[in-house]
Amino acid sequence: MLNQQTTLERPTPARQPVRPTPPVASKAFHSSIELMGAPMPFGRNAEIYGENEPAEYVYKVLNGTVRTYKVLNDGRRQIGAFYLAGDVFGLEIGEEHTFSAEAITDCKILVIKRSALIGLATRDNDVARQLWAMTAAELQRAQDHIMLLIKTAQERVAGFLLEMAKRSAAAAEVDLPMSRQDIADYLGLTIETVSRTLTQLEKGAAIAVPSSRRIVLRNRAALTRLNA
Amino acid sequence: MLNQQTTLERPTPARQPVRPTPPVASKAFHSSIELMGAPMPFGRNAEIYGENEPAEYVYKVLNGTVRTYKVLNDGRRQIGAFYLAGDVFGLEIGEEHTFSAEAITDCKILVIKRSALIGLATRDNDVARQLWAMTAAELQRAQDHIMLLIKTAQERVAGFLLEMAKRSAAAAEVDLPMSRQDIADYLGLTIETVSRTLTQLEKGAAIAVPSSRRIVLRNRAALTRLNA
DNA sequence: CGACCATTTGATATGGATCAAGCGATGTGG
DNA sequence: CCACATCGCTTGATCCATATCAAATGGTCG
Repeated sequence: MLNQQTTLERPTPARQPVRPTPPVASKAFHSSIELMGAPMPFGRNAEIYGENEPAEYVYKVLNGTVRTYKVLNDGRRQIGAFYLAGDVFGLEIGEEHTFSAEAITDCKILVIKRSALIGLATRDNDVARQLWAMTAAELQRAQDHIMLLIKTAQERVAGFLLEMAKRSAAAAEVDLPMSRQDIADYLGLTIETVSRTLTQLEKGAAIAVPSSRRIVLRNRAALTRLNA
Repeated sequence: MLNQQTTLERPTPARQPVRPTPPVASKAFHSSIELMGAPMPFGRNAEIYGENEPAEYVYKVLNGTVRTYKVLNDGRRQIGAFYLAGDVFGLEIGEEHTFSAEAITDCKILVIKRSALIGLATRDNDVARQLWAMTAAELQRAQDHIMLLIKTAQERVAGFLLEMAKRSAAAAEVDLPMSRQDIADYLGLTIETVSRTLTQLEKGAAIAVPSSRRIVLRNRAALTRLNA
């Protein structure tokens, strides 16, 4: 698990756009956890931790993108979330990770000992509240995800693009670090449906797709309307 | 699509007998919150709170069943969770409720001032941790819900029955307090599909349906197998 | 008994999955 | 530096699970 680069390491030009830190938690908190962790590199597709493994660490993305996921016994994979630079993931209250985590691109990730964080929380109410707030933010995301999964393919894809746009620096343009398969497994669709839906949105002039990993939001109102 | 809820009265959790919180940190969290709340009755289909309303209270089901839900702008309803006796719901870290809540059956519900709980948490690490743990449990539930929503109709219904069985007293028999519409809106299916799937499971001898609200689990292994 | 729901069952439609092929970029080995 | 294998993505044809539309059944309460 934490054995660093277990990757089969395809040499990938790791060009990561720098993203702003989302307001998940206070500055004071983030600067305090910076001190408690060690930055660590992960190669593309490297496993960061596995489902059911002891949750000894909490992670913060410094750059790159991470996916968390579960695989059903017949092989279907569900991606729980994508984590971009600034996002914290892998925080558990129980003793085990409930998802697996992998680097989507080459990443630099801050690795923090959970016990240190928890210890700090017992002494500092602010930290305790921040931990709670992070779990609550995760909950909010999961609930939004549920709402996404009951929608039509168009609505799911539109919702996904709007979500990614909100998290990116450049608001009108989204640089997707993940493959169509990742998107499909996040949205509960197939790659074919994701691809067709993007084509459809492009034909309807809601978006432009200059390259497969780059999406320009041309008509946000149309996307928002689809977002139901 | 939506069953026309005759939302009856809107019982306002008006004024509570707020006793000054004891300076002594209580070990048993639940017994401490019992003291902070007032039991309150809600009629069938009564609204307990609405989405986006100020989250002034936290709720604990004493008896009866509650559903939380959101409605999309085109009328589709998604049920977030069912809460049975003993369950706590409506706890938010933000200032507003993210779902609406309604009584499914006549209920007795303990209503606790959130500010009192939060205040207690700043003075008592145990309480703070309990609040965090509750949010984490909610998160776990939401993540399980996501995994349910990517499955086939059979798998969803089987999963739902197993979940309800686990939460009920009598393990092999489930007494469903909610309608087919509620189940459908929880599982992201239609009532027709829920009904047909139950019939199918009955024909396959996995369950028996002596009455529409009562389900006997005849072959838990078969259901678990479906649960993927 | 009759009205009203909730639920089941039946017939048909359809959105997205599946199966299959083509295409463009990227890296590789000759 | 080019020919080619590979990979990620798109597009096309068909299928199928579930939705939709419609009607029958059954249970509850006046």
